[in-house]
Amino acid sequence: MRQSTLFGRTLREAPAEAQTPGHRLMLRAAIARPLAAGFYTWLPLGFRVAKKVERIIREEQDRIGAQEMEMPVLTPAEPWKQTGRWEALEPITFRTKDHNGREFMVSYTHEEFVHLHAMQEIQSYRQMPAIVYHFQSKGRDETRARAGLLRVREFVMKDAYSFDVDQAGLEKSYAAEHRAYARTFERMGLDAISVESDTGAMGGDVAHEFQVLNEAGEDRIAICTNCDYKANLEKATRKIAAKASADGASPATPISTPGATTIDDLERTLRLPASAFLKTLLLRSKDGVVAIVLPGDRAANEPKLRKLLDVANLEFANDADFATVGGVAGFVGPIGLRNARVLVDVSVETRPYVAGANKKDTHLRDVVPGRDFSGERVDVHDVREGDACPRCGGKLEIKRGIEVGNIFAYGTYYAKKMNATFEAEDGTRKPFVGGSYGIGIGRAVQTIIETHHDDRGILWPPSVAPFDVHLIALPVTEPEVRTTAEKVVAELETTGLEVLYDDRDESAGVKFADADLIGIPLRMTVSKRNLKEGKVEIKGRSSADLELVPLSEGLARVRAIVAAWPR
RNA sequence: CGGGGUGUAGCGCAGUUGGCAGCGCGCAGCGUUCGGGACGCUGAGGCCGAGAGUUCAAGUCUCUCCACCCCGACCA
Repeated sequence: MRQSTLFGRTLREAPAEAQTPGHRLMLRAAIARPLAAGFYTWLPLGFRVAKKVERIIREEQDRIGAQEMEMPVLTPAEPWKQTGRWEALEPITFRTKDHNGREFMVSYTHEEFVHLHAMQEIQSYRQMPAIVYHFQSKGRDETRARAGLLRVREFVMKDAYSFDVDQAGLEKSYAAEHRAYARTFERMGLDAISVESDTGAMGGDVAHEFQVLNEAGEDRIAICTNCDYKANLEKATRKIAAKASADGASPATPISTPGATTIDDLERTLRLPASAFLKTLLLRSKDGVVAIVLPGDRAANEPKLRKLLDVANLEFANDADFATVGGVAGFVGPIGLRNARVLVDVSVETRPYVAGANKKDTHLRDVVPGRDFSGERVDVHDVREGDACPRCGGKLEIKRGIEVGNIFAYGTYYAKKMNATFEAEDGTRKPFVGGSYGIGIGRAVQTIIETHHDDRGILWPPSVAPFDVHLIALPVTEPEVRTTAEKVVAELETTGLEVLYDDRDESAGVKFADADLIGIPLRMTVSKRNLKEGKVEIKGRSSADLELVPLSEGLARVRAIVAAWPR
């Protein structure tokens, strides 16, 4: 490929909107360009990387016996309505109608449709286990696209779906995908860790996310510094040490706290730490008001709450709700609430606290949970840095991560709703037991950049680099240089190597700077200077060392280097 | 969806009390250079995000809308 004809130019400066290092380099190196918020075009360089990422994924899926197919982007409404997702996904999907008014959705994922196909193609238990997958565009009308390719509104995902006869089968398929994912990410140079994740509102038992720890990530991961416990903060828990009981505590007593409506106010007024207080949140659920009791120094975890309350969105109680339960805004406490389901976080210890009195400008001191009020014990708090690991008691640390893949065992959730069954060994009809397994291609590509760059540009892992060799002719106007360079390019290409040939009439500085920016792993320079000695220069992108080799040995040397690369 | 910010040439930006729309990079032509983003000369490139208003006069003031970015919310 001649660089003079390459569609896509490098940028000396990144557009102002690009914030993360990967986003900036992705734009500067002409990997992709935005078309609208959250919609990107792959330029030729980026497209080559995306195809290599896909190739690795394909090889690893094929290795575990998954079969590639392809389902459409636009999907009919009916199956979505059958599973209830037509409505549930309404806010975050793109929809359209055909000329007859039939409704379609730009697919969000393909569980519904792969089940339709499974019903048609799999009649008997003898045909399972089966895993199918495809690479297909997904549409998600995210309210906030961000950080270039990391969160977009249309993207290609590899989604695989397993079908098994029972839970044991599903576990095997799940484990096979888990192993395939580990190999897949390793091959593309991503140091992905598998973390436990929330299964979401769709039920299911087990889910893992593959996270690459990086500051550009939007997920927060709790990681044990002692054992191998790793969990998304949406799900992470902690070990809570048993505390001494509150024997001998005084009875609860009202104290005057005029205007102190927040934990901050109380800390100042009463000169006590946040942990000395109880905070009580009033939320709405389908069945009425729910009171959440937490220690004053602990934040509620919204995903945990949503799952617990089985609601899509958390809603705070309104004025009417306050009246119904007898709460007073700013002075809510667990004692004396009426008509409210009371949930007490497991972080709340059995010891005296200061809590709201449900009376204006008043709190109660020496409120002892269990003695003065009771409620269902739940885990709805945010785990934080330094908390104890739920498995081993070691220290947890919190890191940001980019979710590059997700595997999810949903069991019979879809099959039951869609009545997707097969004939089992005992002659009865049974629902398919399934899982789904996704990897976002664009996100993976940018994550590779986020984690493989220096201050000059990208350092592609060879397995996904857009080209193997960047050949630079200096100066290209010199006939001997040009002739030699083109001969070398032809020879390299004949041996199957992919070469980007910089045949532009540019200064050495421009060419080297572009080569560093684009980040092809091997750079070969054919120059007037070195040609006088009959030599060519070879340099690895990630190394500072130059190698001068005789022209006649250049080809063999490059082939040897490339042969040693992990693929 | 809440809060904040930005829209002026392909990219980065300046534009004062309202008075000729600019700079750097990039781009084109010619010449000089030629191993780390070279230099000179000449030149092209603008509905100043859109609409309405105020004014003799609007990039600049007012209103409405749109787009994009950041934080949060949301997110198989």
